[in-house]
Amino acid sequence: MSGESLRIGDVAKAVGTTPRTIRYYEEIGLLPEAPARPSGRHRLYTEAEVERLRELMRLKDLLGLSLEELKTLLSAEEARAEVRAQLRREDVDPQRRRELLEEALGHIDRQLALVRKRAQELEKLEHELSETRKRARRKIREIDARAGGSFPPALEAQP
Amino acid sequence: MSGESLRIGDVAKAVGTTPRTIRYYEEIGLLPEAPARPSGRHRLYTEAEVERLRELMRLKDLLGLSLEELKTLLSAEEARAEVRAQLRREDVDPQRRRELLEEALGHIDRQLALVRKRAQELEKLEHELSETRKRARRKIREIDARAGGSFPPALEAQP
DNA sequence: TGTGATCCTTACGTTCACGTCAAGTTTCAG
DNA sequence: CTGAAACTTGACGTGAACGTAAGGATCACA
Repeated sequence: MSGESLRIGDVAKAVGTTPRTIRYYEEIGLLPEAPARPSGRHRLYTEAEVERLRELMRLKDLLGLSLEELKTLLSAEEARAEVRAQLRREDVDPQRRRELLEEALGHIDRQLALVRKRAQELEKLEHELSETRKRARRKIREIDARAGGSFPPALEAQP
Repeated sequence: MSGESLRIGDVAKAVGTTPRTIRYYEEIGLLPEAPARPSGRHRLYTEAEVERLRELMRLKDLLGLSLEELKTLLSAEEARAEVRAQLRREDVDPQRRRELLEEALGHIDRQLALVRKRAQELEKLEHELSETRKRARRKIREIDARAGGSFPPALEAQP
């Protein structure tokens, strides 16, 4: 009874998109179709699904992935969801539990690898930009020194 | 005479794209059209232009910008290019030099802001992922402890 | 001076990621 | 039990970012 009936419009508002987009993601198999929804009835979502959608769009945006790439990366997530479900049941054979966890770990590692690569590229870019910035500021100071305080020093942001 | 005649195909290969894309970028005003090229003649590029194109595609990719957004962000770059040109001439009035440098600084700062925002978002994502990873590994170790060395510990990457 | 590779312009085609409209159905507040 | 609001499927439309094909011109080199 706690947060079980979000409609597609609510979900869209919550994650900052449109119903059409959500339906489209379902259409291409990026989001699972709620299994027992008789055709024609309204889609209903849980808070967990909203969270998943948020995560998904975040990955898409930050990693610059196409929906197709995202899909392959998230066959991973599907498995992790299954893991979480299994793990909530206490009565699962430890060996099986371990397998599921190992699998999940592999998926997390794949995502981490992508994220770290991107993060490094961005940091490199940031570094280069702030080096360029330093050079520009140095030249400005040189001019100011030579001209003897005739112009106002207007600094803007710290490197 | 040093590196003044790269043709569009060479440039495309150098930056990992196609001639069509380069022409398209020129068409929408993202790349400047070589001013004195009689229609019909081959486009010729310098190494500097190759570098600029690389930088441009890097920004597009890493920041996830549309070509239109990139264009506005790069009205900046155009100015910086003018700055560099002016700065190579020694005979420019220091006041004017200063103005140009201040302007360039502003543009750099705008790019830096975007880059830093993205970098932070990515770092946050990285952090969250590695936390999730830690939890998974902890659970695996718990199982292993309880089961007494019956399964092989297969670690993959360090957090 | 040919000649093959590359390039030119023009124009239409394509893919992705949705937007938009229509006609009907479901849901929920009153 | 209404009725308006939100939803359903289906279909066609759209903008961005190129791809592709045609018909001809230009270039580097022998």
